[in-house]
Amino acid sequence: MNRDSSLCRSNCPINFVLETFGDKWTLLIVRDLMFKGKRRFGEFLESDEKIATNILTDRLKRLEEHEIVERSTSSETGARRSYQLTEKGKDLLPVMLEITAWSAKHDAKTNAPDEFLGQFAAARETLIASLKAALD
Amino acid sequence: MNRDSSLCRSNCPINFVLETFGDKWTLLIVRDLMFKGKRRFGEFLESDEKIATNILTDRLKRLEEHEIVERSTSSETGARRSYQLTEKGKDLLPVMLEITAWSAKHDAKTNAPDEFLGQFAAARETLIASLKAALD
DNA sequence: CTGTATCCTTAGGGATACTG
DNA sequence: CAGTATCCCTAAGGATACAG
Repeated sequence: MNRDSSLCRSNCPINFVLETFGDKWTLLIVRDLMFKGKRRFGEFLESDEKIATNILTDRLKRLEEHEIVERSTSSETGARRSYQLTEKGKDLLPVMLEITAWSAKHDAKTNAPDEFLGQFAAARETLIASLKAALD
Repeated sequence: MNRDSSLCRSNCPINFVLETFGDKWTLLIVRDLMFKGKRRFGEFLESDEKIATNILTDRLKRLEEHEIVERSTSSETGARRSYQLTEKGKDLLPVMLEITAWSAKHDAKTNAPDEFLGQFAAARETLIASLKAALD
């Protein structure tokens, strides 16, 4: 295991994501876009966590600035605006899946993984085991 | 791709991790424990991000309550306290690696992945590609 | 419906002094 | 060295009213 500072120096990748996602709301919007097929302002408001309108506006704007989310300009769905993940945003899928897997393993209240996650989990298990062993 | 609410309901796994890691500091402590071999209070203070002592105390306490970090009671290193990851904490490794991989890909300032990450990246590439395709 | 704007409250967090 | 304890300030966030 690499324990010198080559992985995380002043430009630390962990710190980098915290600058964008280090709050209680941003990742929930990514979740809604990625797993719940939500696209419009009102749909995000309906989520269980009950985000406020001003916070939602702010986070959508930040996500757009970071090029993780983009707003559709030409909308065929009745001149309503809609949001979607960019490629950079879709690249968060592995992160989201690993977070989900970790919660599924360690939180009793979290739902058991569905077939999709289960299929993913089986495939990654062997890979992770050897890496984790290096931490000891 | 599963887009109904079976993956994330009121007990959403994404929301679950946000309750613990949804701030600017907590994940940096995990990083220091996991990748930098840091163990003691003073070592965490030395990191580039310059966490304040009261914040560090608070976050270490929270991480201990969540059983992600444990304090060594019997210390052979001169009666000094030290912190280490529990198994639950070590299980965060895949999450940390995916975060690092995402930053490495999308942040110009982030250092290129080292051999360890590179070896990991190669193995996971095929797996991720098919999953990501399902998002389209 | 999709936001903006405003007000107000609370939590997060920096600085610093101090203690075992 | 390893924290505690305060003070104070700012940012985050909830509620609500309102506008295009």
